Amino acid sequence: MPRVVPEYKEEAKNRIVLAAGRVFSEKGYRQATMDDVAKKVGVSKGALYLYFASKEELFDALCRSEPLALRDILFSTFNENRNYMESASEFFDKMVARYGSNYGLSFEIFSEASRNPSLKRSLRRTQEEYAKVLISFFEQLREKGFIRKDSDLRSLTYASIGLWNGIETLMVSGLPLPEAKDAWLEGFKALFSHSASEAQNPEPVTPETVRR
Amino acid sequence: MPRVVPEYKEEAKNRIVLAAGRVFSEKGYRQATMDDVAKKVGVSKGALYLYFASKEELFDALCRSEPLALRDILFSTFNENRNYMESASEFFDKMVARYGSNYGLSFEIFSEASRNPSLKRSLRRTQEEYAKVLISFFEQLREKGFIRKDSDLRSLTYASIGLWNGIETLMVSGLPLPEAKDAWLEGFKALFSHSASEAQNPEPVTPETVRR
Amino acid sequence: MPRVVPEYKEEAKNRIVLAAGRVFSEKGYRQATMDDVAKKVGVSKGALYLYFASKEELFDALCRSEPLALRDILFSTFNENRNYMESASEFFDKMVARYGSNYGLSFEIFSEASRNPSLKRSLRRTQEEYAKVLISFFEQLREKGFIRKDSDLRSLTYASIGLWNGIETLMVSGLPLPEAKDAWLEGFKALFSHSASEAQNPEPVTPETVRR
Amino acid sequence: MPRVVPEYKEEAKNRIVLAAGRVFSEKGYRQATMDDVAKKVGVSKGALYLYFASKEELFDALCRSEPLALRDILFSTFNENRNYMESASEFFDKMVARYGSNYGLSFEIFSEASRNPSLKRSLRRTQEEYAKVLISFFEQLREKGFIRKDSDLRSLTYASIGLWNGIETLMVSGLPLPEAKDAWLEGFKALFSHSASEAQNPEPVTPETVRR
DNA sequence: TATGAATGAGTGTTCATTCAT
DNA sequence: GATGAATGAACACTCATTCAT
Repeated sequence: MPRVVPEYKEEAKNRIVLAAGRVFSEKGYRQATMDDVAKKVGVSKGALYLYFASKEELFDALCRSEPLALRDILFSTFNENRNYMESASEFFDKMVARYGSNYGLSFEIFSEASRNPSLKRSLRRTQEEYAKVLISFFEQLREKGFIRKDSDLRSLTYASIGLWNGIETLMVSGLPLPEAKDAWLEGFKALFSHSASEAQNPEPVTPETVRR
Repeated sequence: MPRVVPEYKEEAKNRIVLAAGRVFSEKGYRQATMDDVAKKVGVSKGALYLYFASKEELFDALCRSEPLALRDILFSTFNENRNYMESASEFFDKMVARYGSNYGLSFEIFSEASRNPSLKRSLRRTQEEYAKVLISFFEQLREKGFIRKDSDLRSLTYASIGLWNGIETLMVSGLPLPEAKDAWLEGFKALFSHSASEAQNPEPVTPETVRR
Repeated sequence: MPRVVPEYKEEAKNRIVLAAGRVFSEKGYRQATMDDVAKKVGVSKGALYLYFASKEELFDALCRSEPLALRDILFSTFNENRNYMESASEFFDKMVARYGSNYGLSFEIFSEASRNPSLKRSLRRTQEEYAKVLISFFEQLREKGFIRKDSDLRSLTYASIGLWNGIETLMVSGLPLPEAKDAWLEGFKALFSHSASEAQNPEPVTPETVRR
Repeated sequence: MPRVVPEYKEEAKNRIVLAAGRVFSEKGYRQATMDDVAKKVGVSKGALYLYFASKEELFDALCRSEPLALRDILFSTFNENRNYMESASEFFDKMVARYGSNYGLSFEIFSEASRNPSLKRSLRRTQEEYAKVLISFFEQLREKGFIRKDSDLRSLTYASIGLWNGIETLMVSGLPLPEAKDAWLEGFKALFSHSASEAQNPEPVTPETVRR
């Protein structure tokens, strides 16, 4: 019978982390109070401490769980056998749908990471995972001849992850969505087509084609 | 009658902003205390309030002054008549020299901006300035035939600013410097050479050539 | 589910207001610290903020509760069928017993009221209540012929309230108690007997008869 | 030549005390800052300390100077050979003209006095002076037969001082001016006519005759 | 498990006072 | 005399954390 308990506990933790994600995103990690989180979850402040020893531990859990959603989106857009510019466009749309204009949390996290080695490591691991997904996607492209054989896929992958993060910084600074999308698509296209001069893009894809 | 002239006040503000930049970068804006800043400046806490009405106002001043350094670097690397990959490489090196691994402040700022419309506007203005510098640089390149006439220079410019910011996110997540530089160079090259298939790069520039 | 029931909260507030009354009276509202109050209650400073959002709110609550005691005394001395000079004398004694020489709080309140319209209104309401009690008392006297039919009872009532407050100002300025009592009795007697020349005071009451 | 200096100093002190009176009255002694006072005087904060060793000393000086104005009014209204109800009425009008609705300062002073024995003594002395003025005025009345020979003039005098102070408390609590004046006149009349049943008031004076 | 009252260290801010100029 | 920059001791208020129930 102690079997159900841990499951319950896990489920409770999840609900808390979810709520924390929303609260921290709205108010910022340091400004948000445990009370805010408790209220969002619908429990008492004390209850939070049954599941997380401290605010920081809750934040850590959040940092570890947050990327999961992103990974799902990555998987579902960059793993299919389709035009990569469509993938990029869809990725943008999905991310915007998922996070709205709430990019604050990412920067909250980066900001903390700059002073928290353990968080930094965790972030690094996560990015490595993202990189893996993308690299295998790009390898398929390369095999199909859309990317030059001698491309430095790893660097390009980091560059594209960086590009995405950077597009977020532009949006959080108020760059209008359409311009942000253009920059993302134009940048992404450049990253993967520049060495593809000999390869035939099955169809000429331009940011214009996929712009929403 | 002020004996010490108004310039003194400006100078004092500058010293405070400078110290605040270091303190906020080390500890984070919210965790850093006014006492920390005061100690770094070498004055009493009360003195800070002679120059800034609140911690937030000090932070705002910092946010407005911080980009100046970056603009200097931008100007001095992207305005000369030289190979743009060298510019990119030099830019990377200068930024690393300037900020070390202290990117926390950027994210602190982005994070606050996501909840502070006024700060957001200020950031936007700044980025527009950066964009101007870069666009005029890229226009020169285009005139020389290194970039295709029909390129969307504005989007490419945003993408490159975004790329840089994104590279910072990778570094703050622990990506080793050399890999970060590769990603930056590879990405930057891609952004501006992809449509230049017909144009002859005077010399084949690869990340390897300029990597430190 | 609150285990301790809401009454507890009310009770706690009362204890705090009571302590605040003593502390503010001793040190003055502005000089007294929340810590002083907390110590007097025997709780931590933070606890105070569970019940009152601010020092000012606590002061307001005090201002609203303070008159209650006075009303009790008014009721119990001025509502019975007895010689009004005895009532006045008893009132004086009860007030002195209740407030000792701690009249500071009244002036604290008046002082704040002069700059706080809401407090002013609240004070006004309270005084109107006092006036009601007194007027109905005096009406009885009038019916019995101790006060002339054409007296302006309302003005006399205000005057007597004013007289009492004024006697407090004399005491706080160091007028010895017996002299203060004489002034109060002499004044009070004058207020209500001056037009009673034809009416027979059942017994000649002089300040001397009732002076303690 | 050092003769002019002390005069100048005295004059400077006066200007400061005057400004302090206005500032303390508006904001309250404890809330007003030395900067507020300095600004009102038109000098620097530091200059204040050339004339007063501390804020408290400035307040003390104010407390000692403040009553002077009142004494002038007392003298000019209660020393002439005229109907005393007219004096009372004129006194009211002059006080209102002089202090407007700014009674805050009185209560500020009483409030401080309750905790400051030295201030208390000073207040006491002042009131004794007032009492002297009034008593001699009333003695004249008595000699003319308007007040009974056996009246306790001293108590009546205290009562009338108290009555006035009390009327101020009513006004600061928002009692409308006309009602306050009625209460004052009605009360004052009562104080001095009640024992005058045999004496002929030269003319029947009622609050109505002199009410504005 | 869950609650929420209580704690107390900590923080931004104010301001009387000082003092070099 | 006069200035105003600087000080530093307070103080109101907050909030992560604890714990009796």
